[in-house]
Amino acid sequence: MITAHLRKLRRRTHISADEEQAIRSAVTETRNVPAGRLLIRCGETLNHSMLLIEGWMAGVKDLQGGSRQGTELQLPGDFADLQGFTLKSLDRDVVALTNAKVGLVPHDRLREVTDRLPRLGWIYWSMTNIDAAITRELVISLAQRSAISRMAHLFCEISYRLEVVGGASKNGCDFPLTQRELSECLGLTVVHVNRTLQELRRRGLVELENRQLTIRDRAGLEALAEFDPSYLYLDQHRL
Amino acid sequence: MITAHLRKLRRRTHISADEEQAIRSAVTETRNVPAGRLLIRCGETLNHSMLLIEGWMAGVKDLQGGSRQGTELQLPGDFADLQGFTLKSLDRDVVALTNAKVGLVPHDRLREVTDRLPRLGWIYWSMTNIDAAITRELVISLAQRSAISRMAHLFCEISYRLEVVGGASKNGCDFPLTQRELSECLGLTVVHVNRTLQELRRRGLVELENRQLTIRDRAGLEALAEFDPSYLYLDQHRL
DNA sequence: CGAAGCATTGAAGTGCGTCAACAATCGTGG
DNA sequence: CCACGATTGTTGACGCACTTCAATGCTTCG
Repeated sequence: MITAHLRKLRRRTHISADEEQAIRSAVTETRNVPAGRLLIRCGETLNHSMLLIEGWMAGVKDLQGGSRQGTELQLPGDFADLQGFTLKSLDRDVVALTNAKVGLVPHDRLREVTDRLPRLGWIYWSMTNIDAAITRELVISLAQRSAISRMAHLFCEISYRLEVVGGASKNGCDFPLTQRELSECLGLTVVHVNRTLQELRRRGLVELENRQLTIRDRAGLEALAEFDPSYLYLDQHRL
Repeated sequence: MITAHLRKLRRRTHISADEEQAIRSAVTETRNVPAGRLLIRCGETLNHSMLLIEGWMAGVKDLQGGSRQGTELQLPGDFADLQGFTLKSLDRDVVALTNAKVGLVPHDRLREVTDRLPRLGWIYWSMTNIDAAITRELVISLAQRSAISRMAHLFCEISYRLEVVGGASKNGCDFPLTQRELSECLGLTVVHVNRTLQELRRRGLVELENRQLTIRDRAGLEALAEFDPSYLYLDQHRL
């Protein structure tokens, strides 16, 4: 049920059987949510966190003027709102991008777990710091990379992150976002996303059809994106 | 010495005398650093964190091609690299923007403190989450706001953050950045920063000279920026 | 006093946005 | 199972916010 989450953690550090059991016990309930559902509203008081088990979700901010910007993408195994564990509310909405299955983790339950096993608190603190590193990399993309390089970077990041949880093969992965959603992640217009996607295909780097991403030339894609995965802290076995 | 830091914490929650003493004791050494100094190199192994006492610093990423992007600004009272406490390295450099005074906090010392007073660990976890919220707001600025609105937003944010630590008056604050550094924070060219600054002045919103920011029309500035300070979690007394 | 960095201005170029139309696909109810 | 509206994807023409390049004056500080 939460195997993706455990894979994500174990990619960074050792998790004992005791710790695994504690994590499992913190999930009190799982829930299926349909694509498009608004799961958490910006500012609302939270007393549980949501662990994404299946599907994709995103943190988004809606602006006056109708535009929407994605600030982070959640893939299976990610917590959507670990920030809410300490701050008790989010500064963004969380929406389901696809049909999804989430595990509910009441804060008081999580608190018991991290009190009893402080190392787990430490690990989750680390995870929120990795989330922050991902957001910083998005800052770089938005400020410094061209549309095509930005999109290439997103594809690289997602394939790395999905690979960790077993959701990507060597040459691609599921990619259920519409071009509109992609544009919201990248800070571009739909029109320009469409053209940029065509250019990536024309260059023989990726193909994207039927909600399936195929990476035809990974080296070329990573070069275009200037992708350096170290910000994902994937090979960190010393937490 | 660390009064700015304590003001920052106390703006969000209660800090007992015992906790204050523990924080003070964690700072083993203070150090003066000159403007421009590279303090932490991306990826290097860290065994202490740096608390900014006086001056401004920034987290920056240098890109191939020579451009540099600021990912966060540290003001007095901020930790520059609390992320390093859990992850043991940063995904960005940290540089001093002005002459600065920093307090060194060895990680094992900080670890002792948070072990003995877990509530402090909780509070610092919250602080890293607030840092992440600030970075997310930067994402919004870069992706969705025009140059002038983006700059207005930065001025609003800084005046709020400085006000918390006693570094801002009602109509302005110190602002020691050059236009080049400002351009690196905003993801703009120096030329455009210059013109945008003139436009802000022409509209009677702010003035910036002699490293001094004067806010002539705060309501107008905040309206232009669509500034909403809730992402700073300033009125959170329930941590 | 000279050099190096910083601020300012103008002219010209471009990457991406905006607007508008249409085609393809999906989902739903009849 | 088909009909039909809604969503998604695609294309073209045009505009503009910001960049780029280049030059010049202004500080600052050894």
